[in-house]
Amino acid sequence: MEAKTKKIENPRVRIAPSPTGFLHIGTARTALFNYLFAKKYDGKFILRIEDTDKERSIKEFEEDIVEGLKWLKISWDEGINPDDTEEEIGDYGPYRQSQRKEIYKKYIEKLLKEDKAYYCFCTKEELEAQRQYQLSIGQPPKYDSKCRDLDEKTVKQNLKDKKPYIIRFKTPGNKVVFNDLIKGKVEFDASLLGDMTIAKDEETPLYNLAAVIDDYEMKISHILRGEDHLSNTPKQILLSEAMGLDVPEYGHFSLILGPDKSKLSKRHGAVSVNEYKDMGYLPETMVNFISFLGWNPGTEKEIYSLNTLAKEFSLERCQKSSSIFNVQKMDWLNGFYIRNKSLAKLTELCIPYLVKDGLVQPTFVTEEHLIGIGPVDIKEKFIIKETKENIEIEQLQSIVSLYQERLKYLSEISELTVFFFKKELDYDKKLLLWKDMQESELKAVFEALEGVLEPIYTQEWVKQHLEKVLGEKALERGNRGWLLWPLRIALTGKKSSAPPFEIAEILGKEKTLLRLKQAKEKL
RNA sequence: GGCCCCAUCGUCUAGUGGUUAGGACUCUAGAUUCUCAAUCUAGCAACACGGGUUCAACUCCCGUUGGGGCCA
Repeated sequence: MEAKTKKIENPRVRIAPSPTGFLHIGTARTALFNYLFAKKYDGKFILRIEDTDKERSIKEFEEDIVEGLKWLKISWDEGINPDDTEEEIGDYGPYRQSQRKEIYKKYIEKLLKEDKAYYCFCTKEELEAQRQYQLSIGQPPKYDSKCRDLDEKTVKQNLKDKKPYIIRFKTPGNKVVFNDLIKGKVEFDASLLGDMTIAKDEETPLYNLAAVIDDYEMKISHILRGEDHLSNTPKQILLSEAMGLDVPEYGHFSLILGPDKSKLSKRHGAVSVNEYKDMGYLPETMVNFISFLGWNPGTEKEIYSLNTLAKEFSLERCQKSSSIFNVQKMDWLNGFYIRNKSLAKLTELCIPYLVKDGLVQPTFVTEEHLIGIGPVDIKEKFIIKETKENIEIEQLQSIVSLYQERLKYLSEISELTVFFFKKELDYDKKLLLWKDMQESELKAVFEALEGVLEPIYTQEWVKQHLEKVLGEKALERGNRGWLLWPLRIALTGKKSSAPPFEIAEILGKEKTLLRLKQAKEKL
């Protein structure tokens, strides 16, 4: 059966995360796709918080979700307010389920009055015994509808006696067929469902009912969510129909799996967006990478910004099969975006990491810097923590520039550039040896280096000149490494780094010669 | 266990009956080079299996297998 190509106009879509965990990669992708869909068809994207589970819903998680979405620049048109969490945006609120009891009440009472739902007084033990029995005779566990036809008197008496109850839906036993926007025609046999539980009491609906009511009340036209909700769909359609509500369109994205092919979860490592943020992935990377998990434009173009994505996104090009979250490609993408940043911007992004790792310090230490990675005011002055020297933003920029093409994530900046911020370097003197060079040869090498560098005027202390004179000297022996390798080790203490000329330029004549002296003292 | 979804290189994927099965990441080799990157070039690598349908199946149908999800 072909998917009907209905014209999509001003759709209203939503994501409805539960604040029971950090913003998950999968949730972020669902949010992204919904956002893109709304943008593309000139619709609205709504953020609703499903916090009916009081025990597990935590304010911090809600804040994490908001923070993550804001970082990714996935903005919403209606929902909870991203800045002031008390106030909400839009006319269909409240946007937290915990505040919508009055709304639910109307629907639940109506369902009961119309005899489409009923009170069930079966105890947990009875239900469990029933389940075990059904399983034992090889049948799928399903409620036997025992309380479905209790007479009114008994119900009233039970309620009066405060007998614990739950509200069940008189599930119609028909086939439910719907046309999934991504999967195509999907069929379920509702007679297998049994009378499902829909509410704890008259004002607290369970997940499926609450979602149906909210989606209707918020005029959601397209429900685009993860495949893990596919089997909730027939239940929700049945509930919509029973309440006489319009049934929205449904579309289910395939899931994102971990490398072991199970649903992506904590045991696969970082799964929260903000963890990746802290590691130093750029939001551009995340958006671009996540969008290609389960979608692609059908061309060979792979670099996409949020805006270009919004132009080209379509449900038809969404993948039916699930995809594995593999960081390798994301690392490459991140490197790509880092290389394409302006130096000023990149430096601004790197500074918080240098601060956090204790290499530099803003002269006015703000609380946020002390906690971790906070925003950095670029006009701020910095000092090198160990030496207390001032360091200008321009100097930080030249340091960052050396590593711009070597950086995979921002958090690597400190490790790569520590040697700029230290009085003395700690390394094994054997590292100074170039290939099969003997330790006894090193003294002469350092004398040669000093011989070349000492006479250079400070005005001439620029990388071009340094490269010229050092290069000439180095050519005295076949391979330039005999001179340049020990120089780099002396300056950085590392076996891999940016070219020594560039490092020497930033370090300045005085410090460069000091490092050579310190290296010599090691011998 | 029941129901549902899915199946192209290791990974992300292009492909809609006739292609040398294309691209990207990873990996390997080479160029560059004092190192590491970056960059460029080349290479390795896939249609799960079995039946149909058809002149022709990666592509359509059925089954098997495998993976995943949901329910409890």
